[in-house]
Amino acid sequence: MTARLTQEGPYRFRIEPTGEMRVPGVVFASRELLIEADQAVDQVANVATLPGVVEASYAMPDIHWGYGFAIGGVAATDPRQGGVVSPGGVGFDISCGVRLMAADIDDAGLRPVLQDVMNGLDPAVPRGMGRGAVWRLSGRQDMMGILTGGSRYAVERGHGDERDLLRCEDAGAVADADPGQVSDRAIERGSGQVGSLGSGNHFLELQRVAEVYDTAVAEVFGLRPDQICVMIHSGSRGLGHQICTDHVRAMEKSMARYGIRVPDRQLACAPLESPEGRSYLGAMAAAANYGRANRQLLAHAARQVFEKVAGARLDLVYDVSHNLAKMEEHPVDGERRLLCVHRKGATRALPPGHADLPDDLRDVGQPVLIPGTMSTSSYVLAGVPDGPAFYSTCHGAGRAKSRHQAARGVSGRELKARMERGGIAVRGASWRGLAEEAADAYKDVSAVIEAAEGAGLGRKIARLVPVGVVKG
DNA sequence: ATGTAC
Repeated sequence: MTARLTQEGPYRFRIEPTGEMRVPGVVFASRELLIEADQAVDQVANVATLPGVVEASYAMPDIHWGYGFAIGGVAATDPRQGGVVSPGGVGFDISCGVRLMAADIDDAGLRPVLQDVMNGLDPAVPRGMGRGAVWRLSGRQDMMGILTGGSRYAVERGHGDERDLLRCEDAGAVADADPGQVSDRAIERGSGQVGSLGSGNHFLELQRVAEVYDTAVAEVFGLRPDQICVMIHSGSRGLGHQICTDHVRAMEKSMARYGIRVPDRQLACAPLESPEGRSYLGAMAAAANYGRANRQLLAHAARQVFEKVAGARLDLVYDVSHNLAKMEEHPVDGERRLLCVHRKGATRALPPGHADLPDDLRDVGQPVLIPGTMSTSSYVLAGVPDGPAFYSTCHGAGRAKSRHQAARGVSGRELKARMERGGIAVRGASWRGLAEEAADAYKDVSAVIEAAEGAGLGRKIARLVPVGVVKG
């Protein structure tokens, strides 16, 4: 399927429904950001063919090609119209997301002890392919607690403070998790990885607040100029990956039985109201809780290093997933409907006044955490009223070069030396992994943010720059 | 993203 885009706003393009498409496609981006997104735009059109899809198949400004759905894709389905859930619309790294903590020291206070803090974090933050973990599970009971209780269970077991949970999406745990739908193999893969970064673009960074665009909202979030922050990007490791694999396979087998045909095999799906659909949703929610517990443990490990080495406290700003499907109420055709909103490489961005926000954030909107690259800015946005795309925005810079291309351009050793000359401390897991994550392998995150803000998907609150990178 | 294939 070749999709044709027509511009209908400064940062809004439309794909007219043709063929099997049930709704239009809508891509929020600038012309420049779309130049190399052809395959991903085809995927936006493919998603528009899914049974029960409502309103439009959306894409965020950092859109790029992914498994079935584009990364940066958002699509909602209605169970009352035979709507489906598709694991490809969540991604292999279920509940991958970002956590931001703010320190009670500023850049000048950190500099004298920066290397000591980095040397403390280096052994305290397990990372790299297949490696784990902060928490050695004592048995099946701990795993069940994590799968149903997420960050809440981690805090109950002493890995954090009760007040952390107020600043977690879903107060730290997704409801409706069904550990019974998680395979033994997934549990086995996940049991030695609770509290580990993983590899690829996952990281723990020390960052400095370089610019504040809205002082009042930043203050509510807990951010001020020159302050040191810790940002964590990680997900559900081998457990989420195995759950995705298991349920894609089951759905591939059941699709014919439900009379579902999709233009791409990777769009395997099942009706929300079917045993296969419900089974995936229960397992996915369990993986989401694992991902949140994982970030809670990493945060707590960083907190202990900061306290011991720098005498500094870390307060949670927010924790939000950018790979998840959630049942949410949204107005469609003037009627409030319960929809399954798939966000894959897209961040939920609740507007001011939303009932699901904690009391202290309700007047200002949800903090939206957008990591850039190891050498460029990250952003904190806030959700805005009337956000299109079911209150969603972008999730990062978006890859521009393949991993192979990136590693050909620079060696890991060269890149680390270059970053350290620029004042950024680096603790990697592998030289190859470092080279693959070079900033020039990504699009310009500032252009992505400009498009997101221009399209009305969120608004800028603060810009952060890297000071130290602990890389998976 | 991922014990980079079962």
